[in-house]
Amino acid sequence: MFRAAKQNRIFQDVVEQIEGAILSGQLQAGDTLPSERDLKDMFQTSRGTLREALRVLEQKGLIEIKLGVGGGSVVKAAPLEQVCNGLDLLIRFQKISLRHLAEFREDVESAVAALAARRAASNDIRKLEDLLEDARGYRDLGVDYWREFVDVDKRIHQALAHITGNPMYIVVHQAVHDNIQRYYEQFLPWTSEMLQENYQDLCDIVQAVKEGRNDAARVKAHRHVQRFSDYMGSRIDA
Amino acid sequence: MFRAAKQNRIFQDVVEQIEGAILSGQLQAGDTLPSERDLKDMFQTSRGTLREALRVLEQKGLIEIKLGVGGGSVVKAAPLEQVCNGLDLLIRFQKISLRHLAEFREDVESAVAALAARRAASNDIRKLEDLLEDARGYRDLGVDYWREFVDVDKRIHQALAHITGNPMYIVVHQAVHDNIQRYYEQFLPWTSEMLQENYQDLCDIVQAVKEGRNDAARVKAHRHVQRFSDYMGSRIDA
DNA sequence: CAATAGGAATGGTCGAACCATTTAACGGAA
DNA sequence: TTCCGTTAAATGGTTCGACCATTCCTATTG
Repeated sequence: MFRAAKQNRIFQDVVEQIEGAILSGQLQAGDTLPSERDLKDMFQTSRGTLREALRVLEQKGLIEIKLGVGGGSVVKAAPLEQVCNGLDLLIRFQKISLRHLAEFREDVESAVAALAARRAASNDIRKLEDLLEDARGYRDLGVDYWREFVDVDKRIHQALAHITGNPMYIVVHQAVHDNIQRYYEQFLPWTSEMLQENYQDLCDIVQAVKEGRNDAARVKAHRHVQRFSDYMGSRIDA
Repeated sequence: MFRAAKQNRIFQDVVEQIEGAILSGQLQAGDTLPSERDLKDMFQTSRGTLREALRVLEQKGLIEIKLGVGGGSVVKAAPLEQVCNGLDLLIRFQKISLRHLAEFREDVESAVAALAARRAASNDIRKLEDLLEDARGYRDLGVDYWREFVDVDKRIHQALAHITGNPMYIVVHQAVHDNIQRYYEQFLPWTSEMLQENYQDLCDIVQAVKEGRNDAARVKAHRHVQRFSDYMGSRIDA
């Protein structure tokens, strides 16, 4: 299955061979690679070098390593999360400010809502309405449940991203959301008025999506996100 | 500087400590980490384990490893490449199609153009017009210079992203552009008509930016990118 | 039959040694 | 003095062998 490893950096060669086997379909998601001790014989390399290769593949999100007998390297389904992790690292590394992040998010959410309005199927609409009902429940329970409300809010936005059918939006949306969420609890003392406003926003967005009015969905989503930005912008300057 | 390593997976702990030192600014871009043999003493671990940690950091794009005396692990500027690599992997994994990427790019470029139109200063405009002049030169030279034309096209879009002043757009724009560029040469036999059309598009965009007409810039940029998508969409189905 | 103890497979870690590459220092020749 | 080739040291890359920790399977025992 594998040829002997040759190159300047041997572990790199091993990485490329296994990665190639995965991408070409010779190895499929769920398959388990041979044990480290067997692999080192196949590649005619040392166990240490082989482990460095496995570490790279693990970091790339292509395999998952399990302990114990029957364990080993299992091929993973899809490294969607790696793009997310990369973006996350980039955001934290470059110290992207909340203002910049929020501005970017406005555009992403707008685009997502508009696309979702074009593509939502009937079961998508049903799911959105279910989530909306959850949101209404937490709104009625009052400001003490703002955490739960925010969680439903997140799930609605995630659902919209999935409805686009475009993984790019899913991944970027999630990375931006995860990073912006760190600021929420820090800067947002929620009030019941805010809960009400946001619930109304969500209703408007879902309604626009339901009716396939993509421009309306875009505008509503933009204003919805901008509301958050304004709340936070009034508290910080960064 | 570093505490002793403890955890289930020691190399993971090492990764987190070094990553933390980089993200917190204790280690800055260009700094060189101690040698593997020194680091293994600091972390009180073995060299093999330490090397697995370095491999992960290298794969994350946080460090670069150089050989020979005076070599070692150098902290890198910005781990953009991890996002690019992740996207690349996702594309080859066929989790993201060219169509998805192009669709996403349309929205990014639109948002960038609109923001640039709001924020462009006079020297920004001057730079855009200089680039436009270069583009005109290559257009006049004819279809043989389509490569150079595409390069100027890229620089114009990059300039617009920089004008937004928001690093998120710069980074996301570049990641998307780098990955979509590989398809250009594969699927686009350029004609002089296309050169002319695209040059006109660029003129329109810059003109709209110059006049601060953000909605016009958005529409023009969207159509500009969509033209590419259509060209390619007529050739492939993926 | 069930609970438990033991063994085997597997990933995780360690240490010492050697190889390959690169830089810098040294020294001889022009 | 200057230049070039040799040499030595530092550093990452690789190898081997050993042992530990976790997990699952099996056999033993009540």
